[in-house]
Amino acid sequence: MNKGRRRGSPDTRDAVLQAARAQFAQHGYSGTTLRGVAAEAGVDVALVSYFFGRKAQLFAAALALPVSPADAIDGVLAEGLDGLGERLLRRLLAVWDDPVSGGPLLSVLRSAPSHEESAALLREFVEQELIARLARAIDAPPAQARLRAAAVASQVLGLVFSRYVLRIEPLASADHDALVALIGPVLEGHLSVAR
Amino acid sequence: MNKGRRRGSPDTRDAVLQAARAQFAQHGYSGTTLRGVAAEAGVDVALVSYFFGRKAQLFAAALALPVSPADAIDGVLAEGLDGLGERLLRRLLAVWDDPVSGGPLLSVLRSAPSHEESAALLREFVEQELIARLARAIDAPPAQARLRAAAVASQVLGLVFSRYVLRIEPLASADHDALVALIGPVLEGHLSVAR
DNA sequence: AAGGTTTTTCAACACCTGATGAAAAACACC
DNA sequence: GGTGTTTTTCATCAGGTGTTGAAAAACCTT
Repeated sequence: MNKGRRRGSPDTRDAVLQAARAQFAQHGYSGTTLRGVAAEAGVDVALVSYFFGRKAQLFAAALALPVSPADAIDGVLAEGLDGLGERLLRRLLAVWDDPVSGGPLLSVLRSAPSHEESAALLREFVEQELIARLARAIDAPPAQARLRAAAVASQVLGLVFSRYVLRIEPLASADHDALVALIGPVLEGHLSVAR
Repeated sequence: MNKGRRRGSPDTRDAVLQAARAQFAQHGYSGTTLRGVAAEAGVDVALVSYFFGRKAQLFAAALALPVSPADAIDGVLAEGLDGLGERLLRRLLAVWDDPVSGGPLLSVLRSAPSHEESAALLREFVEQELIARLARAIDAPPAQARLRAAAVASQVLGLVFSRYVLRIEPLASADHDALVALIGPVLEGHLSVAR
């Protein structure tokens, strides 16, 4: 078997995928055009449809992450409650500042406000994977724990939105240590039993 | 003088403007279509162009706020530093939960991620009107003050993004008192001299 | 009622979007 | 070299977009 041309030449297919990642991360779902992706990849428009089918499927392919975010959260949680806020923040910054993982994340965040499917994806992740997990680790009555976990989520969303989407200074060019010193204690306060 | 038909019948013109506000707040700039606005207002497409010209001008008209945000910030700042965080938060929630002022604000926030002009608008407002003003009121070296003010801005952005754009629970349906109790102390911590 | 002015609609334009089908080119295997 | 398979392009479609010009309708003033 294995007849025909080399099975799925990964060169151009991967070029299209990389172009799609860049475009979605920069312009969001609705702002990204198949022709724009094809142009950046240096191929014809029909080729992207040939490889990935409909636009929604291309988006899904561009969103594939190397590591599951839920697992990453579990990993950080497994190390205990001491300094959880700071560790969470450091892990977050590392993931978002790495283009490989940051691109897909930025794509969802950029798409969500004007693309309901992306909004639903992000909303369910934050509510069920992030808030629910954090609330379970917080030593407080359930309602209070969920509120505090939601406070952490909103602070985290605000940081990534300001730094990576809006690129607001001085947040956009601050280094990790400065941000951890600035916001780490806030997360720590929400997550710790005190107050 | 005053010849011709009644000078600018405010009825339909206002209906178009209200429809535009609703559409921009719900779908953002790129997601809003002139035909969608016209449909919601119950008029022909050409009428919205007749009244407001190009789409960008309609957007600008829909963004007109009853009160200048900069003045609102100054008003809160003028009351002193005691409890500034809580007062800021209460004023913010009041403005965003009022459809008249919340609509335009939501329009900008929804449009910014995929519409560069909106992003620039929001970025400059946050950097120059919000962060700069707050930093001036914080008792710390300039660089530190700007960082702390930026932390306030990111927390505030995160809250409105989570509550009004993504509608994340339990933030979306929490009442003002609960949110003030939850996040007020965070802002207070950034703004106060301590730490 | 007549004339002038504004509001409203109809129709069309040039352009861009995602999607598809068929033909052409490039390649692997016999 | 011939054959079958895959990759790539060309051409085209139907639908939606912002925008504009001209005609029709509604209105005010005299």
